Amino acid sequence: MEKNDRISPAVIRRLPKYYRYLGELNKVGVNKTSSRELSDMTGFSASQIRQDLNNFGGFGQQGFGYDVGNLRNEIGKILGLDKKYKIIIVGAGNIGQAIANYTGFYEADYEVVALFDKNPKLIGLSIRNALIMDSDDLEEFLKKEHIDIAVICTPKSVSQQVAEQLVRCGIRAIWNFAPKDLKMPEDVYVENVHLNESLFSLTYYYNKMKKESK
Amino acid sequence: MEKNDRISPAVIRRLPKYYRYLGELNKVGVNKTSSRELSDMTGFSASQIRQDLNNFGGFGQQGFGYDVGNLRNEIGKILGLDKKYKIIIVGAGNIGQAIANYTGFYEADYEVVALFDKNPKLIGLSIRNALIMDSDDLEEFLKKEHIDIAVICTPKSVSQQVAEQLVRCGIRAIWNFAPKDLKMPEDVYVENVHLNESLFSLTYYYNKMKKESK
DNA sequence: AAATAATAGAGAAATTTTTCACAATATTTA
DNA sequence: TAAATATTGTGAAAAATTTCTCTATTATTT
Repeated sequence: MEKNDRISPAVIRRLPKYYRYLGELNKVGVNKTSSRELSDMTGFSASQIRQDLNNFGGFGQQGFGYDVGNLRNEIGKILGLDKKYKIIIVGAGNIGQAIANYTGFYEADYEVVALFDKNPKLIGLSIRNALIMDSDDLEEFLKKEHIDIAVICTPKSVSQQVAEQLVRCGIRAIWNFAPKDLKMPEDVYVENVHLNESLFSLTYYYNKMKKESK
Repeated sequence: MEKNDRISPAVIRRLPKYYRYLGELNKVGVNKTSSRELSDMTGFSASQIRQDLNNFGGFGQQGFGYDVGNLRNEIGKILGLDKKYKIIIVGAGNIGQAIANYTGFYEADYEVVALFDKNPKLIGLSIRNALIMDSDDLEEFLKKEHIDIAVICTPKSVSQQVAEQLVRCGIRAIWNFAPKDLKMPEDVYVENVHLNESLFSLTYYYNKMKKESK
């Protein structure tokens, strides 16, 4: 599908945004759009949007624009949103539970299959059809079930060790919420959500703005 | 403090990571480091680290390296972590509660002062000393209390309207967890945590890896 | 004390990313 | 039907970011 094997991460980060806005257009019955219109919605430049899309081939028509449904589909295929994914969450504390309850993934076919925790008070409870299981049963579980994505919501002190266990059991995609960088083999992809780093950046810009407005 | 007024966002995003690793070195009693060592820890190139730090002035000593405690302090000052910040959370659902309970901010002085929600079952409860209050009392609350940062954890359907209300009441920094881009005046800084976009990117790289390993 | 090794700082080069500019093509209007 | 308008795709230019290279400086070793 790709024209080019190596697509810049910056491009990949923008695709989900295009996908979301195309979904919104779709919902309100708009079935034609343009890089100009997408630019107004997303804040990215029209030229950048065209360049981004052209990494994957020409989805538009010169002189006309883009078909909303088609373009959304194509971006979905590029991202892999046309497939199903099974997820487990390791660490059923606040963040783990919040992820399990999160409904913002509805646009695609992700299923949280189970959560794992050491806390006996949590084991046995269910969140939206997903059972919270004993962490000790994690390896056995992974031997039986094919899981695509593991979410790490444990304390940072055990995150590395949990990640290694997951990788030993065949996991190749990790969504890491622990505020620590995981040292992983090359064939494991880790997507970090480092909330403290996000808050620290926010803090920088908040202070910068305050200084400038004085 | 800054040599240069306009620092690239990419640099700012790396600073929290330097700060975290310097904290770790500090904790284990290491008080001297080098761009080389920081490179090994963070994965950024030594040269990039030196360039980054030089945006703000020379914190190291040629031939010697960097003083861990001093450098950490300086980065902390750049980010503004030497000050106190009061936070409110709007939307006390799963994510709002998770943020209120999150202890990963311990490195700095953030205080969650209150949460706001419409749900009568939640109003009156407390999370770590922060009371969940009625959303209807938000404006009055903000008139009385000085709040630095507002966290939006509402459904996306009301996120824009909530943001506008916050801005009317003087809020200038928003940490947005709703999967929607907020249209805000220039003097309001919005830091987005778009979990679905993060998961979609992860999905792309997961599929890419699978293809390549075949 | 001199030589060696390690390291930051900084300008320059290389690379990457974004924007520009325009030809090609489709639609709409006169 | 012809002219005007809108829009993509794309190569080139511009801008931004990262890496390279070297000098100056410090600490360590001989």
